[in-house]
Amino acid sequence: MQPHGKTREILDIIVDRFKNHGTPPTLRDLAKEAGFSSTWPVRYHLNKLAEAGYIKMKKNISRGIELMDQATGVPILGNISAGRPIEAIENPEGYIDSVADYLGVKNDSFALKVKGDSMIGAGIFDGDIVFVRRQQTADDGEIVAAIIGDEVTVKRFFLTDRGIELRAENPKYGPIITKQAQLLGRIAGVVRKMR
Amino acid sequence: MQPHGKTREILDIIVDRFKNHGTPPTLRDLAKEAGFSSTWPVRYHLNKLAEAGYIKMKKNISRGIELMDQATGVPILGNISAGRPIEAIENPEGYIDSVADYLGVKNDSFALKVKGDSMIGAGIFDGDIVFVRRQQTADDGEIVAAIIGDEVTVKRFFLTDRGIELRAENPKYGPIITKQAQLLGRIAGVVRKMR
DNA sequence: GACTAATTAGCACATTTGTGCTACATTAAT
DNA sequence: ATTAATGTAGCACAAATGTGCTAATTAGTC
Repeated sequence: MQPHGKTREILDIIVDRFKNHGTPPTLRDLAKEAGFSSTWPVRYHLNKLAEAGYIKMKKNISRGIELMDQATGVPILGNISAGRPIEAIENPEGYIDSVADYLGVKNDSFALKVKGDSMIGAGIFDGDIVFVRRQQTADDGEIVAAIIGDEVTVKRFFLTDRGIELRAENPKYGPIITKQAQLLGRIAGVVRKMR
Repeated sequence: MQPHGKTREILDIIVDRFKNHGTPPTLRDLAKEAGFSSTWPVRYHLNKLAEAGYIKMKKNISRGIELMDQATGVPILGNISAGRPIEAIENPEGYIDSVADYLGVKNDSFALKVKGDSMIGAGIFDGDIVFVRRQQTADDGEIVAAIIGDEVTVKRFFLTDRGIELRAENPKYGPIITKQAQLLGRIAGVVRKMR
């Protein structure tokens, strides 16, 4: 069940602190921000949040609040039937928050802002953000990021006897065959912000 | 400059704690995990991390470590010229970590796992995750999620005199015109994990 | 209106935890 | 080899902080 009133207010304060990568609040911080003159009410509501599965409390540890995915992430829903409104969905398939975590890329990866329409056939549009997992090699057919000459391009990778072939996914553009390409890595995923 | 050795090790410990939505470490936690028998070395390395812009230290506050985007997010790069290897990029356009933050969706939004190929023309493929910003209305041409009958579909929205028209972006499928559709919201963005 | 459950106030206490300071060890440079 | 810079150890202290308990207040129910 969704928290209400002061309980909700306290949860919001906590989530806010975590989202800004800041230090979690102390009981006294929460009391102050929520307008209590004692830490009891805070602990009272924290217990409710813990019972509802939104947080976990660590005993005898300062700022010992742990946020559950339920509180921070966006729920991923599978099938919804018309009878049940969205509000009633209790068992989402999971939660998504960090892109890097979802895509399974490590610390040393990076993202590129795509320019141009050469990969629209693969569902990669102008302005999309592609995530690159660094690697020196690639398998045939994988989408990769590579440096050709002075610019970075995203293309589909193939190895031929004449060198590396980089194919666009748009009939407007022909393939590039070169031995000079420097492979940056393979595309692990895409994020697009609509309009 | 990238941190090395013990400094790097300490940063990794901190990032790990934050990524798991857990409580940030105390100086003594860090000393223990990094293998120090005193908090001095820890403070020594934390200062270096702070000078390098990876963290911020709050004075007189327990667990007062704040992580900068540089430490947690994936850098978004724009143009890279061949002369400079990726490692040397110092000024990325920004950092991306939380999808919801990047897309600008609030707490009450949700995500749907797309099934089918009816929107491939809009770059939305089978298995993609679409983020839905809840709203009861939509503008002509916006991509929306709606409930028709017993299932949820993602389509492009148009308002006609015969009711709501939901168009697929795939010549295989015709438009749906109905007065019974329940609009869930508009699609704020897409995330795709490759292969 | 009476009664019960839910919520908030107030406060003392023991740990936890950041801070300050001095001394020791290790590495790098000359 | 000497010297300086870098990195560690140890410890005392004051403040920050979770915990326990009792009483007062408010909201909900019959």
